[in-house]
Amino acid sequence: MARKLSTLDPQRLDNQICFAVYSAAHAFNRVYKPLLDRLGLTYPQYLVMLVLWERDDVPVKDIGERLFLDSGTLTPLLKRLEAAHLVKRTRSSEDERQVLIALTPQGQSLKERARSVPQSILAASACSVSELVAMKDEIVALRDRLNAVIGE
Amino acid sequence: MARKLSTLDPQRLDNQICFAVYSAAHAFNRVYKPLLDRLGLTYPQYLVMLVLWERDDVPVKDIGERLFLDSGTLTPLLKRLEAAHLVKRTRSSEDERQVLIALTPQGQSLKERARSVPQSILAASACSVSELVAMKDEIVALRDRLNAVIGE
DNA sequence: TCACATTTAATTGTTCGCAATTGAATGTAG
DNA sequence: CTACATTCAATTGCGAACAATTAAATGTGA
Repeated sequence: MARKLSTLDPQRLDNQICFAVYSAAHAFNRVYKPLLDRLGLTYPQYLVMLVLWERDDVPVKDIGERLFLDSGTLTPLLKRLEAAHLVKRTRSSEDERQVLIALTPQGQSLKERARSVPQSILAASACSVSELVAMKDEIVALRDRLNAVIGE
Repeated sequence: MARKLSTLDPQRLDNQICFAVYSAAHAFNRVYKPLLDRLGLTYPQYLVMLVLWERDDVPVKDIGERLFLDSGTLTPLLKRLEAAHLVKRTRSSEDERQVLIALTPQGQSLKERARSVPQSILAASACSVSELVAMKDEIVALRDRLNAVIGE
């Protein structure tokens, strides 16, 4: 019996989409790093700021649902953003279990300084916007199918 | 002047391919977790094993180039695989700077037990093989363009 | 009202991931 | 052969990421 051709071997690293996604995520991170360094943000912190620039004064849980992250990741991250004077953390008075995250004026104004980031990423992608949008939609659809499986 | 529609706003989270990739990587990780738990591996450890199952007795640097990881990540990870009796680390006698990573018999035989993993991932992806291969190729091409930019 | 479950953040401990540095081995130019 | 640079792995320090647990607040059923 002939051995499986390596280009079809499902156990081969280069045939696995998960490694493609994993390594692409790291490549994005490395492209973002010098851009975000100037803003004093890490990439996950930048994601949190993107969420807050869309809507402010939201509980930690909402940010977590948006980014698929839990309090174990977000609590220390938000404390660092607070230490950097970009957000304020306050217990909700209606529901004392919740901690509401609000932008400070510095946090608000950082949005302007971050405006050029997406274009830089687009340039580094060396790819048309329409192609990127199509890929993004496919990847999001795949992610959502995977997340559906996790919830059984 | 009209404000940009949010579906076109490049600063909007859901319009960013990097977040799609980032969140898909985490979704994959969560799907892999129960499968790899049974093998006693984390996902990055599984990637290292995939590399070693293809070719054995290679220096740390080769594994790093394959997975885009450096010694700061790999050294402790490989020590954990050694502690789990899956690999052996030995200084090369030809070049004493290199540490060669070889599979133990347990490390070799784990490949059989891991054979079903890719099918489980395929099932969770809820997607045809040809679609996945096409997506993988696109993502790899994007990753390689990003990595090309990093190297200036 | 009282007991119990649920929700929400925080905490603890382990593992990645990377920048920066170190130290030893090797390569190279003069 | 002697300086000097380069390569390679290890180390240190910091910031994610997540499982598991904790504690407080809230919701619910009897």
